[in-house]
Amino acid sequence: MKVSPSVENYLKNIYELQERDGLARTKKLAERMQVSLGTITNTVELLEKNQLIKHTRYKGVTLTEKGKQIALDVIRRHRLTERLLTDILRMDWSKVHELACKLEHDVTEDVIKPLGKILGHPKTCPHGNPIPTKCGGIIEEETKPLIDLKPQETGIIVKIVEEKSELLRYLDSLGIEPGTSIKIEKRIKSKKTEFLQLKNIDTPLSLNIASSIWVRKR
Amino acid sequence: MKVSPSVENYLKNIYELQERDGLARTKKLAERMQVSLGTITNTVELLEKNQLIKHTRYKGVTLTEKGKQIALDVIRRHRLTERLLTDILRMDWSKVHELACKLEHDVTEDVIKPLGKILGHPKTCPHGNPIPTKCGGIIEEETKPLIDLKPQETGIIVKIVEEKSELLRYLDSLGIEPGTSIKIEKRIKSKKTEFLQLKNIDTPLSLNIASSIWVRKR
DNA sequence: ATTTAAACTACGAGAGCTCGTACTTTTCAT
DNA sequence: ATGAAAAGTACGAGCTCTCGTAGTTTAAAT
Repeated sequence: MKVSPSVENYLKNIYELQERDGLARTKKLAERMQVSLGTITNTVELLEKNQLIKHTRYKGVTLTEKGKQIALDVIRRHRLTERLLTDILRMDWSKVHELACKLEHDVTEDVIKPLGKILGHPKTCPHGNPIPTKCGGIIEEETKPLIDLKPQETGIIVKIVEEKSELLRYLDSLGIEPGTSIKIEKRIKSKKTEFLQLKNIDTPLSLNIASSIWVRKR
Repeated sequence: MKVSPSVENYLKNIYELQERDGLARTKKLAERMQVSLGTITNTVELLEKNQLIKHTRYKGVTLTEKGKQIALDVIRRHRLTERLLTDILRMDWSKVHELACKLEHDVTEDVIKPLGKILGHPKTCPHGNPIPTKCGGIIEEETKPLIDLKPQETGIIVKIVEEKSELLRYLDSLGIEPGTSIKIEKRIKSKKTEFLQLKNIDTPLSLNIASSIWVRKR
């Protein structure tokens, strides 16, 4: 079976949802990929027929080992492409994700190999997420979500797991990026949502936004 | 109308044939693009409907101004991408054409802009062919085909217009690339084909191969 | 336990790109 | 000038990826 760009996208997104939730529900997939639920059902059937995923009706899907390896390969190409865009072309880290989504399918091993070398084999993408190895390994640094930090605790931002350009540009404007040291001042509870007031940063972060930020304790 | 990667490819190939022959015949297009003649007919109808080409039945097609501008834009992206691969990623100039064919569709203005800057706004691709400007201009250096050089005349190679990897690797192995100074020793006429014997290069070049090489007189 | 909303699936259909076969026009050698 | 070969066209069909609607299953609230 030929692994089309479309199939690569499905596997990548399933991997990411599975990372977060343990399995990928079709609804979440549809939202994430901006296609209708019917499309998901169709493709899920195709992917299962090709042994790339396992589907439990009305529950969700998980990757098979074969599917996982392809997903990791796509993610590897994606994240190295992001590094190309930021480190070599000096593009803004908040803008490269979308471009890499398009390029990843054609930035194949031929390109990835010299690219990795020129870049000095970086361990993470510009947003701090680990770059899988050529053999499909992936090393996650031990981190915890920013929202788990208690008031007055300090952490260093390791990664931002939600790479939507809008969010990243917002964080950028606050001076928040991987490597930034961050200290919780207090939690603010408003009517509906909760916020984190950070030291040295005026605008409080909503818990929703903060949940995309992962830190290591210092 | 949405300009799909497929449409971009058609326009690019029509441009290149038109450069060479004045117009693009459907047969040549089919060979070049490795699709059946029927496919060409179908797409030609579509492109004409969208005013990107003019088609004269049983004769061939030519680009409209609109079609030409798109073609030049694709070629610009293609050739700058080739430069990225050779100049930054240090890839072999004989191998980058095929990769750039795939990447050109997603290497859009966002990427081309910083890329051009980093590269110092190169005037040609690694094979010596001119890179169109952002505004769709293209400056062809005054050149003539190597086969027009008379015995004992010397020329400097400006460009190789046929970018098939096999041919380029062969030329590379002979030490022939843009910038190389070259002198015709004599013409050899064998049974069917004719050859050029070059100074300092053992293997004689067939006229077929030589016709892809353009030089300026010294 | 029953109801109801949310999540999910089945299925028919359309867009885009491709092919192959049968038929038409042009070109070129005689 | 004519007949065969080459080039080109018409058209029906298949594949992939997408959608929307109608119907099914699950989960959550009562």
